[in-house]
Amino acid sequence: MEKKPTFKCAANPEVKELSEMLKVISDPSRLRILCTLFFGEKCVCEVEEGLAISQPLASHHLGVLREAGLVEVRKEGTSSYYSLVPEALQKLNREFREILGEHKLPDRYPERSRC
Amino acid sequence: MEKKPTFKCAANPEVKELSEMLKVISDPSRLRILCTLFFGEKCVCEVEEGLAISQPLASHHLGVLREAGLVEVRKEGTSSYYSLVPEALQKLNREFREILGEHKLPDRYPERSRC
DNA sequence: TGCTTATATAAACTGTTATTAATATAATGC
DNA sequence: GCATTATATTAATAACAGTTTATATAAGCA
Repeated sequence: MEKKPTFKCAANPEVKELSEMLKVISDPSRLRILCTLFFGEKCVCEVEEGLAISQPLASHHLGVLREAGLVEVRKEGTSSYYSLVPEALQKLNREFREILGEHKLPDRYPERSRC
Repeated sequence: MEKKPTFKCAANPEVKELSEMLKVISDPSRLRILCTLFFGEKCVCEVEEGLAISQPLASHHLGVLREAGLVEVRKEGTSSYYSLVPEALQKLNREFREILGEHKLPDRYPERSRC
């Protein structure tokens, strides 16, 4: 007999989904990569230099961001140019607000009620 | 001779700060705890039951959230009641928007420019 | 073909962290 | 004081993730 969560919000699949996305962007290198990509696409060697990390490490983190759907890649010659996926960022912002948005706080907090 | 990041945004201390906070909330159990606390304060045993996790685990995650300043605790008898810290959540939302807000995307993306 | 450059992949190492089990603390009531 | 309840802490385990080193792929060029 296995226990089940009794809080509805705790069983919300969107929460699990958001936590996975947050895990991806919570690595400092990856968050810094995202920051730089707001200014436009960058190739791996630019990320490497811009963040002062090794080439395999830059490639690895870009790969994680790509798997998560946050960035996409365009190949040109021997170079790979990475850029943000605007829709993914919009979705991330939306889900963050929906789950952790400050507007969810009641005027009088804390209070006790069912969840 | 050590290399230094050449991207200003990559050296931004706020980015490092945000990544640390995201790491705290990216754990699924902790994100679920935060969700339930939006409805009001909860004692450890309520969190434990509500999420179907063990008592020491609930206590541990609440402790991590507390160290991060996201929740605070009120002791009453043998019980500990945890609640959100509204200011911390507001700050988190603000920094998230400042660094990852969709408004930062230029109308025409991707484009190439200095960062 | 061979050489260089850019990127990706694989393996190994390391450090971190979630989780569990066991134990300790601290308050309450008999 | 003793037993019970709620919570916190500690130690041990196990899984995971970031990093480095080494190697592979693949395009461009002489």
